[in-house]
Amino acid sequence: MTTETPRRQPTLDEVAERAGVSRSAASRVINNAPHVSRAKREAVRRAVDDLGYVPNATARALATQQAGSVVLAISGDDPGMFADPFFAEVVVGVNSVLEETELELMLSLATSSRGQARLEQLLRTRQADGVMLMSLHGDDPLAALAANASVPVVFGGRPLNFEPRYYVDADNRGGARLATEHLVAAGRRRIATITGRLDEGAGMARLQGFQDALAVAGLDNTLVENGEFREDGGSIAMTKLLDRAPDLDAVFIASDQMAIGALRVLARAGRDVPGDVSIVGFNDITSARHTEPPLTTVNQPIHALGREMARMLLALMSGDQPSPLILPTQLVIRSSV
Amino acid sequence: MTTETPRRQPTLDEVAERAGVSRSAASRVINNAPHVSRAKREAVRRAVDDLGYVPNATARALATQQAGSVVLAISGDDPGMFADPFFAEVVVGVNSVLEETELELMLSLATSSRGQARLEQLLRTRQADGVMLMSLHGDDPLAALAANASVPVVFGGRPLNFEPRYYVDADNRGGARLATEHLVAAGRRRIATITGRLDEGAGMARLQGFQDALAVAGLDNTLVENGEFREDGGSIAMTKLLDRAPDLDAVFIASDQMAIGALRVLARAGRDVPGDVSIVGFNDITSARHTEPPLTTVNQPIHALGREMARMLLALMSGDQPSPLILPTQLVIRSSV
DNA sequence: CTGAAAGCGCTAACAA
DNA sequence: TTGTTAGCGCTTTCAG
Repeated sequence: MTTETPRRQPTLDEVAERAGVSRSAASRVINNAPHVSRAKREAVRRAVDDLGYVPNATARALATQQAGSVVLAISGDDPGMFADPFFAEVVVGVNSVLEETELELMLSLATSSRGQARLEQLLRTRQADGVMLMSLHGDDPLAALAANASVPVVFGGRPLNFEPRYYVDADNRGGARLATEHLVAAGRRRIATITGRLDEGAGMARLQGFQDALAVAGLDNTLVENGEFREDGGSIAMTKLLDRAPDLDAVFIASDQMAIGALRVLARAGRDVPGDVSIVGFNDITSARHTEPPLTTVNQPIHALGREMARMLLALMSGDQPSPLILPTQLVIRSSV
Repeated sequence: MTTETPRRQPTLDEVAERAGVSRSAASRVINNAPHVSRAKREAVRRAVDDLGYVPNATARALATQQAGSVVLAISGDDPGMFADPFFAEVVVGVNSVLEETELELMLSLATSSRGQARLEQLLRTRQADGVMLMSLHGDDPLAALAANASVPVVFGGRPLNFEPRYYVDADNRGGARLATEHLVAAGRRRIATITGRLDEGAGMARLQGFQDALAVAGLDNTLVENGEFREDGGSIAMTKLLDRAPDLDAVFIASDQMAIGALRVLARAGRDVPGDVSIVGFNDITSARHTEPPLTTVNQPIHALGREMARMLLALMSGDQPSPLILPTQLVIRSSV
């Protein structure tokens, strides 16, 4: 502890003066650079302690041309979408690796035109040294932005229209396939699916995985309804499916949210789950354990997704050229099918 | 659109030169300052467009001594605690007001000693102009940090040991009282409670609200067990309560998470909810709608909490002295008691 | 209204 | 191993 009420943060010059050395010497000591005698080094250290010196991050940033921070940007069209617990867990993953560095984390919710403009500004004014960009939609203007950004960009998930150079994604297609195969293996033959938004990479990939599995099994794959990834969308889609194919005996649903909506419709329709109709969801959200019956679903490693995005960005920032990463998903069986 | 591949961001000097004016004039135009002739003003504007000039945020920050960002810090002892959807919604609220400003949002998860040190560093190096600090525990070292920080600090929730000067809180005590009164009004007489962590302001306030209501009703208030705000804690506490008071007919549970755990125990014990035992939770998390039966609970305005924290911080930063705020909570009745 | 000049606090190239 | 000297890019007095 030093002075209780430091009027002003001491500057490097003051440290240098107090230690009786030049400013550059002080600077070297503080940055653990070589070419400083033991004696001076200690004098500076002492002065730093005495004065309670802390280097001014902004000044350093200006001199080194490095902001000292990275940004996690969530793109989308709904300002409330970040409330999805999914992102919170990504943040924890990201933080777990940033914590070991000196980099600060900025959060940019580019979920409105104003938000997107701000992100663009953030990047152009060089307030961040790198970007992690999540949840791109089909025609997302941010894709372009990312392409000619002057800092490294890693994508979380793959957008539909192009394959980013650097990304981390969950194996959505594989997971959907797994889920559907599980249904097939259980003897189900009339299998439908409720898809998520098909203008998102994840939504499309899950549909493809579903189709992959049915193709192999030689089953009909035309029982498809879109639920937009929303709970009420799931209800509506389930209603339509029941209408179109009263004899369906299983549904692969591209998100647990939608599955919850669908379960409600099934219950109301008097169908027993999983007796009459088997259901498999996707995401393994917390609620999935508390539905009736507990939901069989596909778990994706969200924490790892965040962690690997951050790792990849660090690699990029230090000049490496990491390979894209696809993280495995796995089936969590809750209600026996 | 301008040059496709700008080698380097243009500087203010380049703009000035191109416009044929002094750098100070250019600076004034860019900051909408007065004392610039119409002609020059337009010349500068044109130059800015032509060159695609964007001011360098770091340089500006150094000159103005303002970082241009604020930080939302979550303190605690569990690195995963941010995964609680609660925080995600706070973030959305905070963002909704920051979006209208030029301020960037930094996120600091001070949930480990390393994280706390980093937050401290962040503040000392002046990388942020203000702090929103959430979820302080009883002996949280960050309280002190906040006290003598050189930037404005607003608290989200009130810590136990001291009353911050500026805070936004939900009416936890009032909500708990409401919940308990609801139980009393339903004719319940043997009412227990499962508390959250009592070293947190919210945990303690909810216990007090419970006691308030029972005191008024003149009922016994000794049926208290601690569940630490965790699902398994709720199960354990419920088991103990059933043991201590097999005749209990209602439980006020300080979080929905714990309520979910408790419900499971009750079901296993063959107690009908709400027939034999009435339950009221707290927080109104998404899962609360999907329990069996749907959970009656206390909703707190999380989005508003974030929004008001941000507003208060802005007020503080502009020199005002806002009053603390307590946001109302309300009962959400799902399963008839 | 206008521009010159002096910083903001730190880093880094270059001589010594 | 040292210290001197320029910057980094922008803002802001202060004379004119």
